[in-house]
Amino acid sequence: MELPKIYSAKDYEDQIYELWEASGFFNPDNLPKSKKAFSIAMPPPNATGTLHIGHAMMLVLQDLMIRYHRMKGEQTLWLPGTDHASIATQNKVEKILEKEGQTRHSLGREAFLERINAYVEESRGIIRGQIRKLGSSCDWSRERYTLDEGLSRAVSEMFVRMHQDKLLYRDYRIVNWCPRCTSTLADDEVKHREEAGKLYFIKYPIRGTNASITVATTRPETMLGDAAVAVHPDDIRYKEFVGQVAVLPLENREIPVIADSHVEKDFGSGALKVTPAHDLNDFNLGKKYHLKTLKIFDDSGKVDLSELQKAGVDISPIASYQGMDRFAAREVIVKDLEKTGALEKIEELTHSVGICYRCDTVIEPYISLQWFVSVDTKIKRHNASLKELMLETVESGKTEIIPKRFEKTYFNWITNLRDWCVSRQIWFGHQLPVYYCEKGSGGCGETIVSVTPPAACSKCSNTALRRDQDTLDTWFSSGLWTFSTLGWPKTATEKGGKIKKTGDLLRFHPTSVLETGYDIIFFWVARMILMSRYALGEAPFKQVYLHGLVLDLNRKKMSKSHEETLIDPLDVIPKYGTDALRLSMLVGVTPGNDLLLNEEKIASYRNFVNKLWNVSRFILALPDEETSKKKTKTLADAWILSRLNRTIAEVAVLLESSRFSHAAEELRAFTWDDLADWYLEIAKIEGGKKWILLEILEKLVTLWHPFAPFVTEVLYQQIHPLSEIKGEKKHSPKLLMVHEWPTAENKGVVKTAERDFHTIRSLVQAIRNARAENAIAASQKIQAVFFSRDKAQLLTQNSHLLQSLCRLDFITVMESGERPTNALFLKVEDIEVYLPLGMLKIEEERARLGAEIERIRIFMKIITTRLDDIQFTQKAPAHIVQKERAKLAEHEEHIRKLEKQQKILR
RNA sequence: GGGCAGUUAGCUCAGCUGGUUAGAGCAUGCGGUUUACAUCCGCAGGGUCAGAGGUUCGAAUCCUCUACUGCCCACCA
Repeated sequence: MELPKIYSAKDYEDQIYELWEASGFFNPDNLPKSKKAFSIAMPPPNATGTLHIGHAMMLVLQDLMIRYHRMKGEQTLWLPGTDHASIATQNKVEKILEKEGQTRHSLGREAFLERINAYVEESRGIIRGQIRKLGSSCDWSRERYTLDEGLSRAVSEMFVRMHQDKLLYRDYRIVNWCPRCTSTLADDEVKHREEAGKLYFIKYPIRGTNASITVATTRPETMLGDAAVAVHPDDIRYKEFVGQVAVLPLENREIPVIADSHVEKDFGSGALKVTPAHDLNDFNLGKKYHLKTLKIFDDSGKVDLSELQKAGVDISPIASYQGMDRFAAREVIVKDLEKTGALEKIEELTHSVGICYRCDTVIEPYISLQWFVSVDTKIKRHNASLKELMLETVESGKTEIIPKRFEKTYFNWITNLRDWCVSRQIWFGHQLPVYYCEKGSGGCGETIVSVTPPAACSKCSNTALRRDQDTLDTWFSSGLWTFSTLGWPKTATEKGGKIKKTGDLLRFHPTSVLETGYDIIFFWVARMILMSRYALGEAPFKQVYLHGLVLDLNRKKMSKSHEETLIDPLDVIPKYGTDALRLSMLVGVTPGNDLLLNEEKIASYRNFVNKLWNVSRFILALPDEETSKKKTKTLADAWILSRLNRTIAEVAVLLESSRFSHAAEELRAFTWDDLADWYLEIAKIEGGKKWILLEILEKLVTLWHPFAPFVTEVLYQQIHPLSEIKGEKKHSPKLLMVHEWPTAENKGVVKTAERDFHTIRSLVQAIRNARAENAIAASQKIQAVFFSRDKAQLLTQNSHLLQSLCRLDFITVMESGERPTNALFLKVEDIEVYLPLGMLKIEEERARLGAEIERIRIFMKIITTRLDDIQFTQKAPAHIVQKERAKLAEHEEHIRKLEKQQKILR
């Protein structure tokens, strides 16, 4: 049972995980019964491939919470799964197809979906393995996938219910169109990027005059679809043109000049070209002034004049642009305008451009018929709109966001929220449960929304129904995640307006915590609150714990595009161990703040894990001793037990308040500073401590387990058989992961022991310091004389420690008497220490004492001025004043001793 | 344009409701094989807490302003 000198994580981890998984304790059904439940719905990783460092971050934090609560004896569920991630996954597979010279269209919808499913199946397998690698103790028996049968059913059900409640509607609106994905995007799926662009000034002649209005635009190509020129009503430059007709250059089409206060006089030329089909503002103007909405691009962003033609426009002057990409068209059109003299000038400007969050393509605003979720419609059942429900959930504290400042961000976003476009022109995902009875094919024009495909139209009995080809926004299904995974809608029945939950939904919903990155608060957190409040009337989670981004050395988000600084969890795990990686992501991290990660940091926690390993190794290798020969406790024993109890109590407080990093720091300080550096050294001196050390060790590995599960479980397996030798027949489970969480003993913290030990410790440190400063070789033993009236007994009782830890060969403890005349002088608390060094240089020592006196005088001065201030003595609380007085007295005493020592030196 | 954070030792960060001479880890320097660990041990150096003003007996901590950095949101073409 000899343990190796160095802990080699990779030799144990896989085996330990198997042990855990086989135990069945990941599943709450196998845990001891308890009234208290704790649950987390794991944010499902995208089914697009592999886990990155961001996933590691969430897994590590969640596993910490889960393990802690499980050890506290709660019914603990961590439900894992994967998200089909419609656009992201479809894009990924399309890229693979591209390499094979194929497109989704060349394959056809069905073959394409088969291809994606095969890909997803493979990547889900990889992801499962990777989640295990991090030690995640999630319940695999409850694993879900957003596109599996139950969840798909939940999605359709939700869609139908929302439609019944008139929260879903279909309309022509300006949407964010990604010409590369050939799909719409929700508002929050559009990123904005500052770009250097150009502002083109184009002259639009006024019919029947020699005058013209100059409009300014960044997108001159959209002029093909212009429907008006707009100016501000108060703009004296253009007042005379309002109501007249302008002639569109190149096309020679006539459009009205209108006045609207929306136009800003000071921007550009003060005149605006209005393109209702390709800009939201222009669309609104178009509605207001009944302008034509002329769409000029097809779904891949190429010029398409067919709609103009349908609208009766003579397209012959502009026919050459047909089929051009929008950016190519821009260049050609600018050139043509230049040729005809319509281009007045070009100005440089930086402006923000909307881009697709999945593929970085510039978004084309575009009129389109889509499905929307209304966020402002009052829902009868709730007597509130979705927006109001979302606000109320956080305002009322039904859901608490950690850190709190993100609540403001949340409120701000919700307040400005507009209707949510949920239909996507993507093949992969949940197809809309919508069926059209089309007039063109003999139907009545009815739209049927139904969970199961209807056989015939409910109105006209037409059987030739067409299902909507669109799929749903991926966030629609992930919005249901906390409850669709718990069996909804089957596990919730509604009676008389009240919802009755059963099964897992009753046990685990609302979930306890949602742990995720702050970058996903709008996409996901808000949508989950929306869905859960709507469907169940309750919050999806009681707490949201937000972590930050993982950044590299250059403070950039760690990603594949920065290969040099990338840390792949799967690369570092074999090298440093999962526990080291986990600790490096847990310690020194505050909620909501980004984390700077590099290999050095991981290496330092690898060192710590090894320290813990060696502490255990030392303890386990101590010779066995009989219980009956338990010695009476020494000061050091009382101190370390007191520190242990204090640590247990503090860690509990910190974990309960989600200050995980602080908890780990406390534990680290106890483990390394107190236990390893002091107590173990003392154990070597005092001996006979196996019994007490084993008790400490068992609690220690228990406390560390949620942070570093692997090494602690390995160590626990080593302690366990030994703990039985001591003859106590305590029922103890075989796995640390379900070991009872330690609680602080009532009388565990002994202040006198801590204070006395602190005195000894300070003495040792002062003497060590003196030795180092006077270059006394470590091997050289010296003498020491201690004078103390109050602590003489303490010093005598612990002289063995002083002797050994300071390398002293002879100790004298006196209450009073003649002070040595040729000795180095130190003062610790009220203890005088004299180190008679044969070769003491008297003048140098006298100078050192003088410098010391000066140093203390400075502090005294500060205190005296403070105490001389009547304001202070009158207004400050008595105990503070008292403290200052005591301090002053101590300084005075110290100086007296130093001066005395100066005199007697010879 | 609006909002939110941050600015503390060379680096990364703690510092809860204001109260000793502001802390930790890493890095640095010096000294160490003391039968757990050199992935280690001992000791040390290093900070006008971004700047200015205010509140207070007392401010890294509370308030105001300024500067710089980062992030989020936004339909100025």
